[in-house]
Amino acid sequence: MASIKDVAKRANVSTATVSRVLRNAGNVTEETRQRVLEAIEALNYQPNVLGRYLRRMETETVLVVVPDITNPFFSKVLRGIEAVALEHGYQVLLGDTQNDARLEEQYLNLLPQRQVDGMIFLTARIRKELVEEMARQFPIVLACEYLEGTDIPTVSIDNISSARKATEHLIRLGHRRIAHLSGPMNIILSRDRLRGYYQALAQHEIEVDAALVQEGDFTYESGYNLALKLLALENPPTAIFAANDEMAIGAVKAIRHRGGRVPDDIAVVGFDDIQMASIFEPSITTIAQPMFEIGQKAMELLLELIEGTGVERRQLVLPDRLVIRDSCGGERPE
Amino acid sequence: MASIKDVAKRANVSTATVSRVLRNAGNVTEETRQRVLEAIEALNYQPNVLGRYLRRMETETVLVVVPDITNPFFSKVLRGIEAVALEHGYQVLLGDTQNDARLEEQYLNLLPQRQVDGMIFLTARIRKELVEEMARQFPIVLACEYLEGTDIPTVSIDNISSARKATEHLIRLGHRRIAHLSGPMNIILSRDRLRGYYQALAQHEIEVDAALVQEGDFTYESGYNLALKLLALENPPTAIFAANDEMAIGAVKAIRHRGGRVPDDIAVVGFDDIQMASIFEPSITTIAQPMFEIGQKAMELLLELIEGTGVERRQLVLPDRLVIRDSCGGERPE
DNA sequence: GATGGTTGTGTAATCGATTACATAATCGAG
DNA sequence: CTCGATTATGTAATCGATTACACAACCATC
Repeated sequence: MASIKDVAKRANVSTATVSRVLRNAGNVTEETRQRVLEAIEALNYQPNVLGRYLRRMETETVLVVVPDITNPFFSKVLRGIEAVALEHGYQVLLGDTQNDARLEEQYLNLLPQRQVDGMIFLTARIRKELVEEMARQFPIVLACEYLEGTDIPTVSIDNISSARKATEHLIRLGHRRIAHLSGPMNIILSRDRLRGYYQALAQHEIEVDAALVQEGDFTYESGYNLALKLLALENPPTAIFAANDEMAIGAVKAIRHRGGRVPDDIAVVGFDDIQMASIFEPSITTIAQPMFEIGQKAMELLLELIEGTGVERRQLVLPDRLVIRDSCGGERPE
Repeated sequence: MASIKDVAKRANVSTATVSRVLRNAGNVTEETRQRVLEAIEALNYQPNVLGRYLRRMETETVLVVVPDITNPFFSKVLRGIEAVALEHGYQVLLGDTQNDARLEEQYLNLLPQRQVDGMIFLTARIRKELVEEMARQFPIVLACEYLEGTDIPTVSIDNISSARKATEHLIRLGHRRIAHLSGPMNIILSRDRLRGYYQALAQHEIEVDAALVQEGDFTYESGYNLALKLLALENPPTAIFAANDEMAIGAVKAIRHRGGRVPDDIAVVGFDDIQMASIFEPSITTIAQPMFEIGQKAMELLLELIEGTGVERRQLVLPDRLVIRDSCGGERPE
């Protein structure tokens, strides 16, 4: 493999000059520039980036830590990140934690090792202090999930208010026995969505029935199984608000398998607005998050941190939207 | 940030000794080892991997090039790759081409730049010569998609035979007017699946009707739109074989929107067996690929190439399976 | 034609770890 | 007790690019 020295020798210049040509840093005569370019061409030279990285101590690479790469929600956020990264010449590395907090911690270590210039976490399940300490020294942005009471830059929606909105919609349609399929309680998003659900019930003076709140793990299967549990209750719910679309679809399937109809017998509302929510029949009423935009904004914040512009650490809350489709039905008759 | 020199100074040893402790290379007294470890601890030292990379000229990182990260099929293959990579201490970097061949070409360049030790392509749409030349010098493995007439190591299923199997199933059920929604014709997988479809028709002496073959692009939307076109034919098909599940689901939706029933009026078969194929109603009859295993095998082949073991270049063909569900219906009456 | 500024190029240090080679210390066998 | 082998450690070169600094050549100005 040809190195910069070989190019320099062939073009009869110093390595410094070759480097200047490569980086388009000025002060090179057109004539020598041509000579160098010819040599590069002739040797089929490709700069070894490791040398550059070491010298400049930056890799122009960022890592995105995702709890579950198979979840289409995150793919969309990722697209937003990629778009901005590409535009600024950054590469995006992907870290899949498969919902394992220990892996999350391991990825964190790539920062002091200088493997990446910055990191975006789409999951935040490790000890707050750990992340905070790292964030003091290195560029870190949180998106979607967040940590309470930190000033780490964060991009998300207001999960409490959107969960309240979703629940209120069901109440408005005349439902009183509304169940909630939550996400895992160790995740703040799950707690927020649960809180929004409670707030809506309280505002309309509907008593909480603990049996109607079931903790899932955001998978289709958990939605299916928990819905079966709800259906087996003495006094089953007339509506289910699930903390994400996959669980909502699981719930619909469970209801059907028990001979029920959605929305006629039981109304269902989801969260996230993944593509399948609009394709599935009945189409799923849900909360739409601006996935692509969350990714974009997160990457923009990260770039500010890396490049040291924009001093203040910011926490962005993006608008969400209740998308009313078929699965929640219309106003209840009686 | 502390460097190896700082550690050496504090522990009163040379950098060589520190390095030996770090890499667990023998020949260090337990006593000095302890002293070094204490110094590392005290300084909160993390080795800067860029130095190591440059010196050793390897990054223990592989890149996986994916045509579309939002496609759940690839996420599963990726999981298989990750599993094997992790086990062998390799990191996995992800490159999303968004179906753009130019991006694919750009990623290829990371190899001579020494950014990664090897690459797995889940897409192969650039000029064959380009890939072949690179594959002669660097570790490259193809998976899912492949290139005709090369000896680059490849992992895939036999797309021709599986497409034939799917089509034959429809014929066996009594269908004669069978349409095919293909993928883009510049992709070999699409051509293979189309060929399998033709083979099945030929074997049963069914005449090909060009109007029944429509070229899509693997998206839900294209499946939907092309199915509408098929339905508008004077003599519409009684069955549709789609080259992937997302198009199959799109076709089902289109049929329904036109008032038709699946499978009663029109039978539908997909390809890939993504999760939604079993969840969607009607559940989709499809070809199941061993996605996780494809990933595993591809990464294993890549490791062999990187580590120079296993000289012969191998092309693996993994078994697939026809999964019969509801969307194809039973035997036709008349 | 001396002076100062600009421009183009080269020399060599540098980034941080690894490692070939040298050397010192220790041990065991005879 | 000596010699050779083994073990522990240090010295310094090395990976490939970038860049601070030096310097030469050239130009414009008065």
